Amino acid sequence: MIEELLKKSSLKNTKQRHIILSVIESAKEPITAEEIFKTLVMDDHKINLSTVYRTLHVLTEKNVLLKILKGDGTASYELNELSHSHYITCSKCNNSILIENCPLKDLNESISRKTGFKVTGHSLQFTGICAECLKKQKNKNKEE
Amino acid sequence: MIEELLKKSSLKNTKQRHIILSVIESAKEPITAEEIFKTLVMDDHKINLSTVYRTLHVLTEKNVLLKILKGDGTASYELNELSHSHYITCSKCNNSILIENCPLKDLNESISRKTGFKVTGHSLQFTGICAECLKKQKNKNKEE
DNA sequence: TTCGGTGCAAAATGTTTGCACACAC
DNA sequence: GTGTGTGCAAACATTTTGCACCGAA
Repeated sequence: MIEELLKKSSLKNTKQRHIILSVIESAKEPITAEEIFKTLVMDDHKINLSTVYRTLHVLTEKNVLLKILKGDGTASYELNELSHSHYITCSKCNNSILIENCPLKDLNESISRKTGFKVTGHSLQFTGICAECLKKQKNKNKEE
Repeated sequence: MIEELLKKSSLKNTKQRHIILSVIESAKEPITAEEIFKTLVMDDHKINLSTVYRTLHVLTEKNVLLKILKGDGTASYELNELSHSHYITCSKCNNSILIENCPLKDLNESISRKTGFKVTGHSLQFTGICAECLKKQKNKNKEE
């Protein structure tokens, strides 16, 4: 399975790439380079952080992975599958929760037509204020 | 106008904030901290880069600005107005072009209902392969 | 055997922070 | 006058790069 992904992308099937991909695959959410690296260390795999970054970079370029940008500008990665979800992040406390179902399915063709790009994925985050911070804000207003 | 924005957000109306906001306002596209800073230098305004970052940060927190993340993880900012657009970035060459009209209007209420968040904005980028890189890719395949 | 991949260390990039001073309210 | 905002320099986090060696094809 992972071998096929690599072959399809004309990348060499190295032990490091295999392990990194399997970590991403078994993560339930988009995962950062640092998180992948920590997982590797925990599992006693001695793979350099640069290798993690380089692997993420080529695999994103080959569209095997999708790069997901969090609100703070750091990148997470997930397998580029058809069905996926998005997150909403609180601009006060940075807490973020999952939004199920992607609202953008069936949009690729029209974007393709407009831009000339072959659309291979997208990254979407919502920003808002979470229920808890809204409550705090209201209480604060009352005090004044 | 700018004074009102600041007052509304209970921020002090300083010369620096005024100038920074006017730069963002007159930019036709989302603009990065560095680009704002360069514009300031060109116009002989001696405002520190830290001040630019701090201003962008508070104004985003107050939802006066929207933070837009480019494919490389750097942030651009634009006024949080009702109508806005998004970008598609090429995963090969990082070239990015504008997609007019936001496909997510009218989605806020349903997300609010599901998550309890007050939705204040979103960040969306598409990824793909641009026309030029697609062409290169095809030529390369022919050679082989 | 060859060329792409990796480890290591060092640099580059983008952004944040502590502190003293300045200025809006 | 008070407290928020700013400039400066230094720190920080994340990501990238040059180089020598390694290993998959």
